[in-house]
Amino acid sequence: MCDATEVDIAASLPTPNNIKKRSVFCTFAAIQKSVIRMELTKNFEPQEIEKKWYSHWMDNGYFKSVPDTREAYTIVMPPPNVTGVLHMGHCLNNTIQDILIRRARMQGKNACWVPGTDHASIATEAKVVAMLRERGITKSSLSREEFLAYAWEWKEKYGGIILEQLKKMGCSLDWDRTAFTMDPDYYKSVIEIFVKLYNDGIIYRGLRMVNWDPASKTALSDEEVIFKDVDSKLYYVTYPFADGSEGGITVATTRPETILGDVAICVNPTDERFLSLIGKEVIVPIINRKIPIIGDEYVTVDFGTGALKVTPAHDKNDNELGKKHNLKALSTLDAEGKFTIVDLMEEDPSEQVYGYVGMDRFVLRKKIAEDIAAINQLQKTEDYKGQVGTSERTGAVIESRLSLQWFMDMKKFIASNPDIAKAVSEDKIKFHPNKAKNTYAHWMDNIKDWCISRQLWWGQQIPAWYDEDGNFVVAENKADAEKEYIKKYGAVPPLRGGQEGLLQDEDCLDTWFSSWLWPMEVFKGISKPNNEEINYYYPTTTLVTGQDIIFFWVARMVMAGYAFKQQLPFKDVYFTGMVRDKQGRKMSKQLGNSPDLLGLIDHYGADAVRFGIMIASPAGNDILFEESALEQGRNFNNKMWNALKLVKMWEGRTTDDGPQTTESREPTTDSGRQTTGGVQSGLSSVVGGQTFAINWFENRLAEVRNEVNEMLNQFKLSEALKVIYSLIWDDFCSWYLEWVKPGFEQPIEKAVYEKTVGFFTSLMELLHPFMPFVTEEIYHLLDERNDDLCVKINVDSTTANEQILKEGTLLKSMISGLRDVRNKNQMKPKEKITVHIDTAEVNIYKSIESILAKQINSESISFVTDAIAGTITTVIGKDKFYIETEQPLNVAGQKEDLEKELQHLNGFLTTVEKKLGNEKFVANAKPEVLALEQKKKADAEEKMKILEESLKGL
RNA sequence: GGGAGCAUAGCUCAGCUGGUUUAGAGCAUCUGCCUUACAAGCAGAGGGUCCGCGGUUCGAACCCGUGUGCUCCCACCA
Repeated sequence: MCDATEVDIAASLPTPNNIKKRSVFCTFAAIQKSVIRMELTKNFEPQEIEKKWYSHWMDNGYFKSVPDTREAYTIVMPPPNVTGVLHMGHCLNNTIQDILIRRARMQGKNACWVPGTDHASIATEAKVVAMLRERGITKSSLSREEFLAYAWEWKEKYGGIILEQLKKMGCSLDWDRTAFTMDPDYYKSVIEIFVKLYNDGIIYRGLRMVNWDPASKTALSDEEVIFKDVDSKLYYVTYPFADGSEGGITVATTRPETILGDVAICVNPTDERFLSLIGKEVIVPIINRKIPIIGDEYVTVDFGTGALKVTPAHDKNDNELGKKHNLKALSTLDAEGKFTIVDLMEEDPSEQVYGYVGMDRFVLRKKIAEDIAAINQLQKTEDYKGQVGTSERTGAVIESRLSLQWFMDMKKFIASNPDIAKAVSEDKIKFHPNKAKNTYAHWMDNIKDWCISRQLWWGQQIPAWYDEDGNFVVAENKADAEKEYIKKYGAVPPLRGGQEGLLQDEDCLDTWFSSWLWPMEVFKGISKPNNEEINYYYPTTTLVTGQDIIFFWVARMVMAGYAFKQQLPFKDVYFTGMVRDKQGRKMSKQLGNSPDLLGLIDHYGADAVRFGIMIASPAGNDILFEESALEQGRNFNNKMWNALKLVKMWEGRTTDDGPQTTESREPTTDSGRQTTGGVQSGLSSVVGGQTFAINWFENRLAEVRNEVNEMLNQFKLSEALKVIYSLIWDDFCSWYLEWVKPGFEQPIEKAVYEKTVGFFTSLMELLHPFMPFVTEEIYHLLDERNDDLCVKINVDSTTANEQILKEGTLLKSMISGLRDVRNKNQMKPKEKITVHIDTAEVNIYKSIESILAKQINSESISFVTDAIAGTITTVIGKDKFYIETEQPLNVAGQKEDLEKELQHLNGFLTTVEKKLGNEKFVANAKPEVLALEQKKKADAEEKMKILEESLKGL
């Protein structure tokens, strides 16, 4: 590559390798420099450049972190599902993390960002099952080992996809640390924690009503159930009295399919309508079971008919009622939500009941309603809007089902470590935005037991071992279990017909029971406690995640952190909002409104996508995704690219000459007409103008640098990006570059050129965490470098000089004001004008007049003390401007403008005077406020005087 | 049903402890420009009952009350 004889242009474009070698091969570098200058493309072309820099960063190990003496800045990536594909949510989330981690790296901290994936038991198992089904294999035909072999095969094949996609976005993750929640050590840690909590009496096994997902045939935690509004029907079903007396009792139910499991009718004992019926018996339709009418205050008098059917096997509240009143629970639905007759066998069910066996619950609902109608026991149906729980993963309607599961006693667990409850409320862990604290506190206060067992194979298998009779012990492995068994039951476990005595629980643990250890175990904090890494990186610095997993994950990591490491897991939590489409709808597969992220990166470039997603996404707010934001990002790339082209054009044209004459820089100016009398001669020093421009921009840069730092410290990322965007586009490109730009094909002073390159470099530094690729590229094209922007340490910021900033603002407002006058008077851009200024502060103008002249295309500026007849008159600030033009004068229009301004000031003055005339204000307001109001008054009066004078002169 | 939050330009949002020139930005819109880095651009402009009402205050977009409209969280009135 470094063979200088082969300067084939395409091949000579800088690559990481040749850039590094430039300083060694000077001649080659010189040749290449000229090639670069010639070859900058019209627009920024991200694709190749992104690939080039990502591999360069990787080759140099910039993302790699090992403990050292520096301060650590640690982020653990919320592990996406191992089978997941990158979507807009990941894009937002990981862009934010990358911004934080890149900034930390450039602040000289030891930045460590850990990637990884989550085994996601339900989601992954569902995918593997679907894949097997396509191959004609059913899960039930496989042994656990066979199934897991298929699952691992799937994981190895598709597991890394999402991580590869993150590289395209420029994410600076330490890939050597890539973790997985089922890595051997991780797996072991999860088991160890389970055993510990069991021994502490926090984990227990029990028969409880659980949320059952009939699609994946597993129990779920409360957090995994999502309630959705549905249109359903209320069926009014009459249960005749068992004693044969006339009539019966009518209940309203949304679930007639559970009628065959009814064991009682319940009414409110305060309800006079039913008071006399309590204790009587009624007959369950179709199955003809006699059930009692009971009384309980749980029943709402004015809902439905005021009578409730009690089905303890299929409803949480009914189950409570059942326990209270000693009722049997008769299950009529199996694990798949199909009708089962097992519990009804004693009742010698009819053929009709047998006919329901195997029928799906929703089919059965209609069928039973029809059958009840056929015997005239269905009074009516009415439409009803209700809510129904669905599985977060499969979307299936959840059944409440009585089931033997493993639970964690959360109240007891939290009580065991008082720090857990205080961490967030006392701001030891800060939430951004702060309002998430409320949600968190509310959940913690109302916490319920956590169902941690899942009827799945893909996950950490529950370390409980059972003998033939269902006696069990909990231990980390089988050998320990056998010992434990002997200890507990005083004998070796009896063999099962020649087979081994103890069998392990078939179920596995909730995925979140492993993810809650993530910030610790990615550094082996559980499996190898107190190792160098965990001691250095933990607690991690910032967690970036979605609000939707605040309970699933954030809260549980806090608990785990304090419980197992006696330390908080992270110091700040940045909650991202949800990415929605332009109409504010959630992105979903069904709606098809989820853009193809990789396609967008291909089309706009990763930097543009990062810009687009960050430009309007305050912490915690949902963001409305619009492709136009990406366009804005792409345009921003091009803007910087074009500024680079301009600066590169100057590179070969620098001069060490002293102050240049006006003529040499403004060749078209007629030097003889430079001044037209007045107080000061104009256009004396272009150098003065450039000095001003440099001085101003230096201070402006310092100002913004401080602002950005402040914003980033407060996690106001999108605001920081906006400020940088405006600094580059407006202040640097639109103002500064125009101010120092030499005339066409004119040389530029070396000092000015070098300053400009320095500014551009600083700007790239400031922007780099947000848009890493384009900034790295420009950084290297601007100058020969021995380092890379990616790992460049920021310079300390300085304080900006207020005075020079004010002068810059004044200059800008004069330029804009005079350009407006030009526009309003229909002057052609090429038409040169002569300007006379009546000002009290000629000195200030000295340093800026050459810039002013160039920017408003004035061939001459002079200073006067009297009005000049036959000119366009305008007032900007406190100065009067008289503009000579060949255009016909629009006196009426000028008058109107001045009068409008005067009127505005008049209104303003009135409010100020009103304030100052108010005795109470003068007495109560702070002195500085009072002084300010007085200054406002004086300023307004002065300005009005100037306007009035100008009006008279017209 | 309980709780939290939000309402500022056509859109997306800033606006910190009430006073900083009778409200700011970006996008979009309009007008004029193929000016020599950039038409994916340049220059300029217009655009607001700070959701309604009431109160506190010398002074309110900001504090309090109330109404309206959205959003989110929690809770299985079957």
